[in-house]
Amino acid sequence: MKHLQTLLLIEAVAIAGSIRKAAEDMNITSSALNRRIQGFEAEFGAPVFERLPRGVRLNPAGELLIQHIRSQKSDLERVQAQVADLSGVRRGHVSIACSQAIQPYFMPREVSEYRREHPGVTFSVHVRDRDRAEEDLRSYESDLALVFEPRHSAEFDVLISVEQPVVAVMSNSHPLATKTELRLRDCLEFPHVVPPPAIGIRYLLDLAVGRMSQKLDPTIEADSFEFMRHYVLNGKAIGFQFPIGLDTANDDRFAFFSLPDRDVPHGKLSLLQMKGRTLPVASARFANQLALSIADL
Amino acid sequence: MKHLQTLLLIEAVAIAGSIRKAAEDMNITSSALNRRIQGFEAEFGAPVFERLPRGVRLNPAGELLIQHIRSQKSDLERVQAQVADLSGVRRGHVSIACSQAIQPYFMPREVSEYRREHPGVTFSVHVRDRDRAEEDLRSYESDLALVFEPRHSAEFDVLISVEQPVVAVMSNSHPLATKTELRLRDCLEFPHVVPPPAIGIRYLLDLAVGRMSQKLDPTIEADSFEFMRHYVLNGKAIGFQFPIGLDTANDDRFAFFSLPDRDVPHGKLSLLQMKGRTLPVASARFANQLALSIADL
DNA sequence: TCTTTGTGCTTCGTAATTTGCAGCGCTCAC
DNA sequence: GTGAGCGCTGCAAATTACGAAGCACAAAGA
Repeated sequence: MKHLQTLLLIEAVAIAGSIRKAAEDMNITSSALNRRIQGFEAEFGAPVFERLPRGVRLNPAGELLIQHIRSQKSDLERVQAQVADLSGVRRGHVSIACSQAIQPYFMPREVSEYRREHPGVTFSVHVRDRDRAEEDLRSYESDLALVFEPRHSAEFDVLISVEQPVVAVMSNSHPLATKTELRLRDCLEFPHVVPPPAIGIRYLLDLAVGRMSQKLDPTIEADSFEFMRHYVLNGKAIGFQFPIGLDTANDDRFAFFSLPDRDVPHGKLSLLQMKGRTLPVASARFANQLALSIADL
Repeated sequence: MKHLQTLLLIEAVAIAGSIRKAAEDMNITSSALNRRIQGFEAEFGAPVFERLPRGVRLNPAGELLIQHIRSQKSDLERVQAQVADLSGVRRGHVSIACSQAIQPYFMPREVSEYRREHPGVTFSVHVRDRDRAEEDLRSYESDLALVFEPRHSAEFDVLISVEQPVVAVMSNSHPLATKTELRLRDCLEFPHVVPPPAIGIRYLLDLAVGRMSQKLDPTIEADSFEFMRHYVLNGKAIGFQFPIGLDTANDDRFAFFSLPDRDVPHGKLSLLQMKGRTLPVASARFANQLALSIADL
């Protein structure tokens, strides 16, 4: 789209941090780019970049502008997709950021169910911790985010939100595996493997131990639930995960215990989008499907 | 803003209904305009206008596009205003559409209260019936709409909404003026002056008489409440208005009777904005002030 | 029925704009 | 103190957009 050219160039400069670098990226000369930016700043009425000795950086006005640029870019894409849609073709692309727990079972199932109805639609699925997921929404890199315990939910539209308990995961040969009910303090007696603080489940665990005499003493801090699951099979360690990331019904190598809400607060699984944004058709439809599935959890 | 030029031209064509007329409006030749449109359609990937024997008209794709154009335009203005704001100047413009009842007392008071704090802010206040007010929001002609009984409130963000009873207005020398309570059927015994169907209060009256044996038999249909107020002073006629449009406490030439909800359903006074739109700073602040005042009604 | 008017679209020479090249002055790292 | 990297600017070349005129067509009017 030609009329967006200048705006795209500005975004490129913002990313590259230097006019010359951005010029190279965009295959024009730095002089041309430089003058376009100066021209734009003139008619915009205010400088957009701070000039530093080693390059440029967005000033506060530029931060506002870049947000506008990204929203316009994505809205134009939405319009084009919608136009393509009404001329008959069911194409489109869905871009979603989600927690690790969503990856093994839930998301693959949802994507294939959706693609059964709409084979022309393509997907980008990004694993992101909750902060990165929100960042993705802000920069329009993802249309949707499905995460536990979103930090700034007021900044986004929450399409749906459900609670899930934290589940303790251990080998079925574990000494505790025969119990009928499990408390958090029982788990802390054994070596435990927990994710780093950026991950929602760790946040909940930290909240929980904060009001206990015992302390979290992680044998292993691992940011892969996959790793955790396999690790607990080989010893007495205990891991933690949400039900949506487990196959509690069918995987009998493990013992699973939902921890009561009074021990560890339940996690809020929320489907978010950028506040007030009109999503592309494909993403909006997929969001609807997700909302229905999540409500059934 | 140069990069919007093509989009503005498209909007002008959509309004003028003909390329040549729009060209004249925008002070360029029709050939230039024609080529720009063709160029845009080519890179957009689909035609935007239907070619008719006597001109052009937006096709469905064009309708989507024009919406995008208007939102883009207004969002850019918002960004520019916000930038001006953070460089120290408190300028801005608020554009609001509202029902007639809002004009005499409420809106003037609110505007002057706001301008006491922000003298740099200018206002456009448009009197609109509820349909035209919604149309104004859609076309980004107004930032806000304050109307009774909005028709399609699902299409908009409702910032606040309160109920107001319908008030019967008559001269203080009217035979009914001495009563302590008034029912709708009492009013219908006398000549009544009501607004045309496009106005919210008429809609409520029509609803009310629909479930009665008596019928609405308007002596006078007038779209000016101002007219109505003065008319009822000179005879036995009865008019209807919302409290917000009256000075019930101080104007003793009249007798006022709130009609009970079971007779005439209360009207919902709602403050609306375009769904998901980020308002310019000035409008957003004014909306906040309005919401507070309305909540106190 | 024939003319008139108004439409979108095209061609072509020209005017306006944008680009690339080269070079300036500057700051920071080594 | 020197070189690399930065933003910025003059100037000529290249690209792009423009205006004037004219074509084909369709609807309205005489």
